[in-house]
Amino acid sequence: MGKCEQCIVREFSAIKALKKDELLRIADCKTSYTLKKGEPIFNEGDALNGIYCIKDGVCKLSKLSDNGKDQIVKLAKKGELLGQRSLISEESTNLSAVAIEDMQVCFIPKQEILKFFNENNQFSLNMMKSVCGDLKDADDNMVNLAQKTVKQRLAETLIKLENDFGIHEDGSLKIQLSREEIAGMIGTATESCIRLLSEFSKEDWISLQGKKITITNKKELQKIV
Amino acid sequence: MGKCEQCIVREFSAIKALKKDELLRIADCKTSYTLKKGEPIFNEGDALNGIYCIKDGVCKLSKLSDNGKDQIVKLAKKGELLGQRSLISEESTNLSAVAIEDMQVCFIPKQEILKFFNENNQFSLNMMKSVCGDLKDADDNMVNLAQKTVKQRLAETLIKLENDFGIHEDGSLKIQLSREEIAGMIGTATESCIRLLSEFSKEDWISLQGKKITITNKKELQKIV
DNA sequence: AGTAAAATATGATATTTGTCATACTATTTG
DNA sequence: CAAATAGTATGACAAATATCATATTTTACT
Repeated sequence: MGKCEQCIVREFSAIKALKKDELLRIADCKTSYTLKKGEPIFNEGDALNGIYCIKDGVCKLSKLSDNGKDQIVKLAKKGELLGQRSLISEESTNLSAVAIEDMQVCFIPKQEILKFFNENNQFSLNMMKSVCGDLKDADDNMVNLAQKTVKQRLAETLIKLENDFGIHEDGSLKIQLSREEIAGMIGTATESCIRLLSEFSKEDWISLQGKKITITNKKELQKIV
Repeated sequence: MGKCEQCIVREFSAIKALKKDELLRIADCKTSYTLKKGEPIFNEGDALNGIYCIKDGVCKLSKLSDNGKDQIVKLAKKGELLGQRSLISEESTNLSAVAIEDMQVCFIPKQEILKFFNENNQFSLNMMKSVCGDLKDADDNMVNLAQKTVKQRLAETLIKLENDFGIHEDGSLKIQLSREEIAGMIGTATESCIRLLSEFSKEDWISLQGKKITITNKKELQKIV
């Protein structure tokens, strides 16, 4: 069983407020999972009984719409926590979490987290900040979905993916998404998304090879946003 | 200077966790304001130095898009708090708050709230729950904006307005919004919004008299959502 | 009350986006 | 390795929505 002291999640999440003895308690009660790309961590409507720490990999948080399409609300990467909102609100989760890369996650039971809320004020504050960050992103996203064209949203999303996940040595985005997933992020039909990617490619703003996407002219992309 | 003990905000917000002596401290440092319809409480980008309690009235929280249109992210009514996210994130506010009815609000300075975070755990928890509630609403809104038609969003919004704000004796919605504001909520052009309201009216699902809207056939409205 | 300004309404039209059909390509599986 | 399946691509068309123009109504203001 891994110790939590050196875990990457400690660097980036609310967990960083926990002291040595508190970390030991987590290490003692946590469960570790390995997930393959495509596997779910939890599904919309599940009653989670704790939170998940992402030790490695990326997952999509999405919500199924009545029209059968999956809207991606957020991508979560290593260092982040999942299920905070449900835990705090004491509700079933409103989102599904599915691995889009192989992942390693740890599950920490609810009771343990609730104890920290009572003992460690900085932990509570950090958790609040994280939820507030999500709220701000969600508000921004709402405005984009409501007021921008699909083309603008696609350009913006590509730039954001580069910023959030970085690029390989050859310049291509480190994160790989299917066309359907990209469409699910920007809120459009898969065909429309493919069409616009082709268009961007023809304009030489991006280059496409399979799922690999490389931004070749960021300035032009930024101009249309 | 009013006492906070009997204030309506105490019933509905995180404030309810505060004890008598804590309430007295708030009563001592708070500032009360009266606002007329149309007046701003704060603007996007302002560095708030505390939170606002809505004692009476309703305001819209909105964000200006690059295309010049104002997207309404949320309506806040009496009993609710404003500015929690900015306070917790220690950031300028990302939203504007403008009264859409005459309002009474109280301002409580930051330092006081931060003290409560340290002293009163239930207060922190309540505040977290409130932000989590906003996050859930924002996620739901995102999916609607991305995946539903304008017609569906309008129908859903009308029903939500009835549920959240109630109706007068004559059946009309208690909350009055301009066509432009309704358009700003559902994320569409004002003309499209007007056109659809006319259409709903011709179908006898709603009746319109000036800004007054009455839902006359909720079932049919619900059917298209 | 009377005028100016703002909000609402509606038509005509252009643009954006979705849907359906089909072909092509890559990936998985037996 | 071949066949099946899933993912990607593109065209043709339909539907939804925005934009621009203009008329009408309501509201605000001295």
